[in-house]
Amino acid sequence: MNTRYHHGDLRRAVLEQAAEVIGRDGIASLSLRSIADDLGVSHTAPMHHFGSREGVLNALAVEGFELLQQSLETAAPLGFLEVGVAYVEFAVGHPGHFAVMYAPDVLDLEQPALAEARTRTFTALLSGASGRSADDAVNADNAAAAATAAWSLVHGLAILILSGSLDASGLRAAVGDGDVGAVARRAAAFLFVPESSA
Amino acid sequence: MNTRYHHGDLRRAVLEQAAEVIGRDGIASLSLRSIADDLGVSHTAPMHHFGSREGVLNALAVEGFELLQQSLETAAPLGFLEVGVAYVEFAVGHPGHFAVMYAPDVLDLEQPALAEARTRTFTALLSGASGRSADDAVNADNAAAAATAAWSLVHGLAILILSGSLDASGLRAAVGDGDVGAVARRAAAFLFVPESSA
DNA sequence: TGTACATCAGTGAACGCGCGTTCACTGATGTAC
DNA sequence: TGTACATCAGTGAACGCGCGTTCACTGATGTAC
Repeated sequence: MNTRYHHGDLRRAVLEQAAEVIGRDGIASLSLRSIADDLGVSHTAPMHHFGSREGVLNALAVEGFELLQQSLETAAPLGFLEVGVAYVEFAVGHPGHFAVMYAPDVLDLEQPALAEARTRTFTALLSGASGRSADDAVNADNAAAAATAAWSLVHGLAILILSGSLDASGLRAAVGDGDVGAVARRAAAFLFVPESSA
Repeated sequence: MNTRYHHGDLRRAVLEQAAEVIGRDGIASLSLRSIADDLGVSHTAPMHHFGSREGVLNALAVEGFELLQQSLETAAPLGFLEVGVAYVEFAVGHPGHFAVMYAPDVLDLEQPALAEARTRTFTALLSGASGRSADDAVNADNAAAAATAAWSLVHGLAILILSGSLDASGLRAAVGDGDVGAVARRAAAFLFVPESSA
């Protein structure tokens, strides 16, 4: 299982380094050769594990969806709002994974492992939101619109933070000096859901 | 003004082609050489106008911010909700511009023209949202949180549509068969702002 | 415990490619007189 | 109207670079007997 070969666990090391590079410099800056260099390994070693550059990106996306899913499921018992907060915290805490997960240009969505991980995660995310609205006996159509609003809000907030736009606009400072979770909680409070209020 | 040299207006043509390529294949796929090829011009001609690849991306971002600002200002008299709808429609209608505008990795934000265009657009966007809340005599802190929620919602919705995630999740179909504006209107209706209701 | 063999991780040379950028240039347009 | 000159758009050869990928390989680990 954790039998060590020459490096130890090169597969893991490549994924971690790739996530770091992408989080810092963006997907375009990812190069298998520079990652191999960083890890002190020959420049073809990463290919041995992933087959291609796209293979690394796919694997990173799969890992990202699984991590997000776990995070959402852990937050689910705490309620609707905390699932949203967990979403934003995941994105800000794993910027490299998050970038790849929503970059269809660089992924092979035909790949079953990726398609399934993505579907499972979306299902986990939306079961919270639509479950909530179903409790309210609103119709399915309305529940979908509510879920869309909630997902959009947390996704957008994550990206506005990650892209520096919220800081640049002055809003981040204006909304109070809390951490990411606090900002997410305050913003999500403006979602209209019957039994919660402003 | 519209004096024609050899090509006509190569600067414009390059920007349009770049927006199209980026909208289709992503920023990483943008190459000055392939754009020059597409336009039937020597591969160094684009550099003559923009100085570098980054110059093209900066120019595209500036243009994007200006277009978005105009769009938001046109919608402003129609009210808060329609500004949000205009934001989403801009993003979906100009995916190439939108991608570049929120990709700090590839821009030179020190460039005054870009920094100013960005600031002006953010100001135009937020004046609607915070003006609204100010009417309600809520404190500034709360107004900022409301603006953050509104911006996040429309930004997130735009990206979930553009990345194909809304379709993949099934929500796009579940929310009704409307166009982008209709989806945006339905989602934004879940924002809690005192005098509107669900 | 020891030997033979299979499996798998990682190596390193070589490939061809597309890229951004440089540079000196050509040729068309605009302007001064 | 005509000439001389400046300005500017676009050309094309050449550069060096980093890249993903291929390939035959070496060497370490695990397994069968």
